[in-house]
Amino acid sequence: MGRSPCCDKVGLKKGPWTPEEDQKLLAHIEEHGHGSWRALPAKAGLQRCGKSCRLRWTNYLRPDIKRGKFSLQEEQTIIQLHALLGNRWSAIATHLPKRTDNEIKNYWNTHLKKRLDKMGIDPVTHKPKNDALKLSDGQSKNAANLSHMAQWESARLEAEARLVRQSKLRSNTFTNPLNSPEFSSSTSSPMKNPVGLPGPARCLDILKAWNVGGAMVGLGGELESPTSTLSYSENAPPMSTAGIGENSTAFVDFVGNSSGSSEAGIMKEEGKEDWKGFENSSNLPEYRDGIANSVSFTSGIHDISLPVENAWESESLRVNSEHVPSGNFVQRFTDLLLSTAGADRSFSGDGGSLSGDGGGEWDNGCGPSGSGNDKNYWNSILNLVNSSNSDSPLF
DNA sequence: AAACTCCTCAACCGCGATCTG
DNA sequence: TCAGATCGCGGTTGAGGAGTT
Repeated sequence: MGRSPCCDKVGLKKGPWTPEEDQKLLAHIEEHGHGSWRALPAKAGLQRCGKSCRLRWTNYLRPDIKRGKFSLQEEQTIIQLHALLGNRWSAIATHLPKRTDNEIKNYWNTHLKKRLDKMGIDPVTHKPKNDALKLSDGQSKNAANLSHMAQWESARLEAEARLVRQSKLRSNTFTNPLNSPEFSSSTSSPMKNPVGLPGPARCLDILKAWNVGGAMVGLGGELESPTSTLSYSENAPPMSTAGIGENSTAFVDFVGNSSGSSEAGIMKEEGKEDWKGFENSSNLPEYRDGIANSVSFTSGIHDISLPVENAWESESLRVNSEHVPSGNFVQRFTDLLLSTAGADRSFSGDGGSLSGDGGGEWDNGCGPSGSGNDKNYWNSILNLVNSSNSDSPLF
């Protein structure tokens, strides 16, 4: 697989773009779409390589880019998603509408990373730097669990991406034509999805699953060996990806919703419509009972229109509900992860005590009291986890 | 006001994945 | 099946602005 020469052709300009170049690129894309990036510069009359044009468009010229300061909520989202996904900026960007991966990456590197660092949190692992000193208490275990969750989610995402690619190959007739490469290129959809990802990256799927009422219970006790059953469809072969098991006991049918969105690639509101329902719902009690160990996703072939909240509330799903953490861990964890900007989660470096001795009080600014502006995100999680220890099978 | 340092972020680079003939 | 072409991603760089001495 040889690499193609890109910018090493002589005569091609590098460096900052001029307004004239921007104008040419914009005008061309607006009129013709970007089509082949490789061919674009010549067509547009630009002395640039296609790669440079693509970068300029995706990171700067796209009309739907939001520029300027990141909001508190955006910061929170970045940190949370980074904890889950690591440096997968494109995946993170799909959950931050109108922000580019490059911008998020820059913001992380120049602001958030330093902030976490100042707080004594390792920005890579999102664990307290002095974690080693706390091996004896519950925090390290909790942190490890969260880390496992992140690893599990990461593996799941990768498997899911593969799955979706396979799905796309075999189910073109089921997918919205907006998702076709032709459409993507001809409309130069500014935030079109990466090929093969028919919806917004679903790295929050697990959060949704938790949020809808107890999927974590299904994960309960399994975090140490997360095995996602990324179920595909009735005829689909089992995924070969590590971590994908065969015991698909329940399907959360995640329809490739962005294909119908007018803003392909932009995260839809984390709405219930993302969840079309469940398949094999008869298995869900078993699932909730902790036997099943994952949430499974399909790729949009199924369209079981049972609203997820109803699904969870259905009689069958209430079976064995005694296993649901009475402390409402799920809700609070999700509140933390998806909390709105009302909470003042200050990251100012001076308040970052990680003692974690708050007695499980949810006083970090995200919870009911909402006043703890001297707490930090990680402490919030740890407090949450601590407070959930007693009643959750998770930890 | 000049020199220096720090910070930001647009842009580049290189690689892996995917597409295509 | 293979190899070249293309794309997208993540890491890194460096110009220029801001802040400090």
